Amino acid sequence: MLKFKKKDGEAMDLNERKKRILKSIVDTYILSGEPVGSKYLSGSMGLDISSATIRNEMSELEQLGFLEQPHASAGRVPSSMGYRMYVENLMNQYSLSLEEINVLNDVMNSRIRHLSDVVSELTRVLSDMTDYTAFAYTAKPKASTIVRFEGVLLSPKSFLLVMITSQENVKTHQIRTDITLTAEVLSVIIKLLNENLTGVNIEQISLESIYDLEDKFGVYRGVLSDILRNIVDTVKGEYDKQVYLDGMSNILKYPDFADISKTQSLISLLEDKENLIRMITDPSVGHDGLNVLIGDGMSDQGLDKTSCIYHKFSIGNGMTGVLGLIGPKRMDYSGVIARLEYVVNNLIGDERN
Amino acid sequence: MLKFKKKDGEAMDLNERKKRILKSIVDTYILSGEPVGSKYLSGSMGLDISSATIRNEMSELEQLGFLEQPHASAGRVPSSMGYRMYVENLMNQYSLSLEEINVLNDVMNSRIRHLSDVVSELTRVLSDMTDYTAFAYTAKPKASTIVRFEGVLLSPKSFLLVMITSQENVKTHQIRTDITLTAEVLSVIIKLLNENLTGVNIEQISLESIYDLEDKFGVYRGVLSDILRNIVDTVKGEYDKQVYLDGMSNILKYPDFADISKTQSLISLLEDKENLIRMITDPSVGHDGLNVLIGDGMSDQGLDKTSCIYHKFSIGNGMTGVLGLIGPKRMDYSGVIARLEYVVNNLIGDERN
DNA sequence: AGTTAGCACTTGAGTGTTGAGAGTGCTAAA
DNA sequence: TTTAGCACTCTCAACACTCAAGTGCTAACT
Repeated sequence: MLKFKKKDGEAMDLNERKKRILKSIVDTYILSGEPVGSKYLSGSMGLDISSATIRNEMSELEQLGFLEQPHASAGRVPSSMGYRMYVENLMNQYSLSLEEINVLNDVMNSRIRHLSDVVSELTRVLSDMTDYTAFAYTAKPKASTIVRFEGVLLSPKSFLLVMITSQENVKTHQIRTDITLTAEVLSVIIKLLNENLTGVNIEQISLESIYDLEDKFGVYRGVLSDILRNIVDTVKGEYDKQVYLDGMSNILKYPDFADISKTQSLISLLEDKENLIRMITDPSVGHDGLNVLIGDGMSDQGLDKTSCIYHKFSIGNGMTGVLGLIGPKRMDYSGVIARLEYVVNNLIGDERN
Repeated sequence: MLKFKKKDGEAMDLNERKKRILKSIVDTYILSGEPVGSKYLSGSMGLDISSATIRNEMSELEQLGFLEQPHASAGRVPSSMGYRMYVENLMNQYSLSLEEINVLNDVMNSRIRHLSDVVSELTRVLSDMTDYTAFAYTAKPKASTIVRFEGVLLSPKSFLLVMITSQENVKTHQIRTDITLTAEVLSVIIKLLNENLTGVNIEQISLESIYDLEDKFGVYRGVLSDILRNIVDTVKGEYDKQVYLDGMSNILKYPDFADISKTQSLISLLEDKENLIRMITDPSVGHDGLNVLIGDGMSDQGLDKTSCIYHKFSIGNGMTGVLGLIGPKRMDYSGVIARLEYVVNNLIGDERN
C-alpha cells in the first residue's frame, strides 16, 4: 500500500520481538514525547519480558540504527530510520471516527462553488482535526489562448469583456471606455477582437502586430490597451497557483519546538508563500500520491525536527495539488495518513472548478 | 494631530525634566527591551544630571503611574500610561526614508486590478518593513438587488449568467443546463429573469414566489435553482468581508514573547479569522482614523503584553477597512504610526474595486 | 543459548548556597 | 535643589550536591 525507498534492506529481518519493542517505543514516544526506558516497556507491553532483556534488544536496535539515545542515562528515542520502519511496517492503521468522516464529508460535499475554496477549507479542518500545521497547494493550468470574445453592454461608457478560453473557462472584466458605446459599437469591437485575437498565443503578439491592431481598430483603438492587458493576465503563465496554510499556532503546542529561535525561522519559512511553493513543488522530493518525509530532505533549514506528510493529487478537471501536514517528527503518522488518504480519495472525483 | 482619550489630565503638568527622562526611558526601553536604570540615563542623556537626581524623578514618575518596576533591584519600565504619554506628547516624529516611500508607492500604484489585492500586499510589505505582525480587514457593501441580467451562450449546455447589481458591480457565473440551449432559448430565459427577478430584495423571495417563478419558467425551470443560488450568493449579507494577516513569525522575534504557551494562544487568536474580524470590528473599541491600543482593551486574552496600532479607512468606492500592526508593548510607535498614516492617506483616493 | 536479577556507573534535573552586579532609597552635605 | 555616598534588596550565574532514571555488564538461572 505505501511505497517508500527501501534503503534498509537488512532491516527487514528484525525478529518479531524486536519489532514489537520498536513499535511500543515509537507508540509511547509519539504520545509522551519523552525518551522511553526499558523498565516502563517491560511493565506496559502485553508481553512479559524483563527489563534486562528489553535493554539488550534496545541496545541492538540502537546499533542497527533504529533508536537513538539523547544521553547516556536517558531512555531511547526513535531515529528517523526507526520512524520510517514504524510507518512502513509496524504502526496500526487508524480508522477515522464517524464524526471525523462527517466533518470531512461536510466540507467536501458542501455546495461551495470553487474547488479551491474546498481545498482551503480542508486545510483548516485538517489542521484543526490533527493539531498540526496544514498546507495545500493547487495549480490549475491556464488557458493558452482565447477562443472567443463576447461583450455585454453595461453603460454608455463601460462594457463587460467576456473571454472564453481554450480551457473551457471564462474570464470577465469590466472595461471603461472614453468613447460612447452603443450595441452596434460594442459588436464592432467584439467582432474586431474575434477576428484578430482569438487563438493567438501570447508570445506571438509583437510590437509590430500591436501597431497593426491599432490600425484595424481605428477610432476604437482607445480600448485596446486595456483589453490587451486583460488578455495577458488571463493567458500569461502556465498555472494559476494557490497556497493555503492553516494551524501554524499548532506547532507551538509541541515541546519539541520549545526552542523559540529555531521555531521562529521554521514559521517564517512556512509563512513565505513563494518559498513554500518552491519547497512543495520541488521535483526532486517526493513522488505522486502519498509521501512521508521524516526529518530528512529538508535538514538544511530549521526543518530537521519536523516531519511532513503530504499527498499529491490531480483532479479530473486538470487541477493538480498537494495537501499535507507538518508536525514534529514524533507526529501521529497513522492518524494523519488515514485522514489524508480519505480526503484525497474523495476529492479526486470532484468536477468543480 | 493625534487624538487620544485624555483620561490623564493631571499628567500633563509634568515638568520639562520629567518629560525628558520619561522620553529617554521609553526610547531606550523600546530599543533594548531591558529595564532602564538611573545610572545609564545620567550617562546617556544629553543633559548632565546625576543619577541620584534621576532616581528621585523616576521615583516620582513611578508614583504618578508612568513607570513600573519589575522588581526592587531592576531599572524602570514604562507602564501603559507611560507609553500613552509617550505616544501622545513625547516621541519624535518618524520620517519615512525615500526607500520606504518608494516601496510603499510601488505597491499602491501597481497596476493590480483589485483594491483588496493592494491591501493584501500592503499587509505583507508593512509587516516586512516594521518587523511586526500586520493585519488588514476590508468590507465592501454588497449589492442589495440585481438591476439587470444578461446571458452569454458558451456551449449548447452552458451559458454565462451576468448579473449587474445595484452597486454598479457585475457578477458572473457559468451555468450548466440539462436542456439544449440556443440563442433564442437563452434570450427567453434572460427575459424571464429580467421580468421577474430584477430589483427584488432577497427577503422578498418566499417559497410561494418560487413556485410562481417555476410556473412562469415552464420548461426552463431546470436552470432556476442554480440561478437562484447565484443570486443569493451575490446579494446575501451586507458586506463582502476579507481578512489579511502577515508576518506572524515576527512576533516570535521579540523576547517579550518568550513565554511560548502565552504566545501560542496569542497566535492562535490571530489565526482564527472569524475571531479577528470580531475583534477588529468591535464597535466599542476605537474610533475612525488612527487608533493606538496599548496593552489595554484586550487584557482578557493573551493580549495584555501587546500593543496594536491600526487605522480605519474608507475609500471612495464604498469600501471600508482597517490596516494595522500588532507587536510588543514596547513597539516602535513612531515608525509604525508614520507608515500607517502614509499608506492610508494615499489609499483614500483609490478608485479601484 | 537465552533470560533475568543485581549492581555499578552515567547523566540530567532539581535544589541550596554563595558572590557579584545592578539598581534603588535614603541621608547628609554642598 | 542637587548630589555623593552608603546600606539594602534583588536577580542571576556558578557551583556543589543529591536524587532518580536509565543503562551496560556480569553472573546466575532455566
